[in-house]
Amino acid sequence: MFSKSCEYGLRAAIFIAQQSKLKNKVSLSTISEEINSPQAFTAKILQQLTRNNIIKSIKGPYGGFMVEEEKMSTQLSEIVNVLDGDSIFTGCGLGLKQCDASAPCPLHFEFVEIRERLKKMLENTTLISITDELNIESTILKP
Amino acid sequence: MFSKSCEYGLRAAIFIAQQSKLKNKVSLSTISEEINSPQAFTAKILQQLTRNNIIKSIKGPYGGFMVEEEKMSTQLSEIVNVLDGDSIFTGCGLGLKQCDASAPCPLHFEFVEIRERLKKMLENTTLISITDELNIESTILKP
DNA sequence: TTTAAAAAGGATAAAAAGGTCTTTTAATCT
DNA sequence: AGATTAAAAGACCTTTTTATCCTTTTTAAA
Repeated sequence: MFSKSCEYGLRAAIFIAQQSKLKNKVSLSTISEEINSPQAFTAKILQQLTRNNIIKSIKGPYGGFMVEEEKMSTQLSEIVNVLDGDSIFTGCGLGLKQCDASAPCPLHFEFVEIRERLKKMLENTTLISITDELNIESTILKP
Repeated sequence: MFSKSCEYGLRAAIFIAQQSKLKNKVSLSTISEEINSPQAFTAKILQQLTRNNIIKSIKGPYGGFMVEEEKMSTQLSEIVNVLDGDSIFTGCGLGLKQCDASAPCPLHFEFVEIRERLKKMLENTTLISITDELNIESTILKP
């Protein structure tokens, strides 16, 4: 479904958001431990999220990563878009370049519904909505 | 969503089924032209489908590929399973190895619904059901 | 102002996915 | 039987994804 980068990126963003809510900055090493991801690779992904202004990074002692207040409303679909592009939301299930209602592949109409549902779900889920739930339910971020 | 192999494999299987309904066998070169896929790579995929007894191959002059009558009821989910495995139907959206109702990732419950819907759709769609529609509607198999 | 902590950036490596080419096997037709 | 046609099989190549390592830059604290 998603690339490894995207899976790690989503888990990292959720973890950082969770900690930011508690006013904590978190270091790369903490993040990769908590979400169980390869550290150096995770660093690259966090750089992408930082460049795209989804998370904030602070260098130096007592530095780390955080999600700023106003970025807590970031939709998960934005993170997916940054890391995997939008093909999951718009691409044809059978890989056709031109597939739409006027020239549909055999799966087109049913696929659109599933794609749309996934999209809606990831748009309706934000860092703040997830971290709110994380405290209530017993959800997890590592295997 | 699916790998290239799976996209080509689904398109190929649908095209072969379509032709089998008209009592035609089709050669590799015809298939790769009609579904617009790389020929040698498509050959590998067709081998997998043949080994898994989804399509039948016949060597020699007037040979080619076909879908036997009783295999026309093959579900698309079986083809996906052969070519991509079942992770799309069962895997966690965030890539966690152990993610279920008792220890869910933050997206688990909404993800399950989408996964299930995709699965049901691909189970309910068979080679025969698709080829029936292909004649009626103006669906396409190449870009 | 030196030290140390932490992210950024660049080069490189390993693994997987995507794709090609050549030889072998099987079927058909003179 | 021999020639020809077509898929099977296996070796090989290329690109992308996943991942690591090392150096540089930034910055807080002693």
